[in-house]
Amino acid sequence: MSRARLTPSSFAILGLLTLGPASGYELGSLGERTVQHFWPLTRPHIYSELSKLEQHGHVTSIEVEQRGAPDKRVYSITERGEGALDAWLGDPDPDVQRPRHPILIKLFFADRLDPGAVRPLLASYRAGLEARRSTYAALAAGAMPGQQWPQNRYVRLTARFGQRRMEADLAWLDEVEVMLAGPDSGE
Amino acid sequence: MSRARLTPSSFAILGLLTLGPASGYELGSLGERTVQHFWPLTRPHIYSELSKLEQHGHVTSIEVEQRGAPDKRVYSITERGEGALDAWLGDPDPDVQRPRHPILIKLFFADRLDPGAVRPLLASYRAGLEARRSTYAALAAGAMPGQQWPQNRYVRLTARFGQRRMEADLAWLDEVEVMLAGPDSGE
DNA sequence: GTTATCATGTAAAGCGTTACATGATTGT
DNA sequence: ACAATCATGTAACGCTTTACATGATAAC
Repeated sequence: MSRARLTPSSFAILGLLTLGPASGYELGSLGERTVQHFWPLTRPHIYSELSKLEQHGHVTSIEVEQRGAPDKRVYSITERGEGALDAWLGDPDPDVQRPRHPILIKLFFADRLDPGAVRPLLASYRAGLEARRSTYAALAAGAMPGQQWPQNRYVRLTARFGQRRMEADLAWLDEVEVMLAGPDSGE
Repeated sequence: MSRARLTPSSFAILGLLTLGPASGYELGSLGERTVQHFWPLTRPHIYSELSKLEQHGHVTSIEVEQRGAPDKRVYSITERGEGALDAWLGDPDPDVQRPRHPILIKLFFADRLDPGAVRPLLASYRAGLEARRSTYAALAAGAMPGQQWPQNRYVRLTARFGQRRMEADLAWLDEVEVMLAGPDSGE
């Protein structure tokens, strides 16, 4: 069972494990501080991935007793795991992520709505975009308290990605509001 | 069973059904011509959604006999379905889509790679971006052969979204290549 | 005539999320 | 004392995808 191939989530976890052994819970915290903005990992998901990775020999684990906290199972990446990770990292496969934009579904069918109902929709969307833009801008500027990650260059790159995306979306929103204010020029 | 709430996919299908009754297969074709670029739907997914929607009373279906093709089950949206759709369309809920960018995972851990291995990764990514940019640009320009959709205004809006996203990603890629050519200024 | 494509759908499996459980430590 | 949070994880569920099945036209 669990013959499935490794997913990007698997590799994100393997990548985090290259920083050192960790329990599932610790990986959850580490993920929040690192890959959260471009690959969110929930803890239940991490646990199931770790089981799968262990079955495949990409990680090993030991039970560690603790006092004052429940015992924990600490996972380490194996040589096999490192090999799989590096192969994936260097593979320029398409890795096509399906675009999923609920807001565009709403807009696509927006003619069903009262004309006045579109505005609050866009306003709420805009507020979210601006909030995330601020977050990314702060990240890109290096304001990352408690950041232990040695390769700050890559942290900045990923933050700049989010920042540019938010700016593009906001520019698009401006355009949308202009278009919706004008007449429908569709045939 | 199937107590689950409706998902954006459910509403995408309900939206398509407002254009007229259709079978699961026909919805698949219609979806490819309309919502594909911002909410891909696979046919098996459509069938399971239709079952769920029917159990909830959002659609009804009739069996239609055919000659020269297998019989088909044709679904129609109900008043209840239209009500649910309109409520969702007008709801400015967060609808937070988790960001999922495999390329950023790869970049985040790119220090594990040979320095020369990053270039082909980015080149391949760039090629995909440019291809999709062309597609979106053509869509936004109105070059949509056989497009039956009456609200071309919204088609253009969603196409412009994709176009701006691709442009932002390409600009970011330019920046990445400049940064990677320079020295690592991280601490 | 064989091959491909159309039109219709089902079955199986897995990825990922929401909800639940449990004991220790810390805050008020 | 009581509540909140920490640290650890499990269970159940459902969305979504990949693979499979089937007969009828259309193409070469």
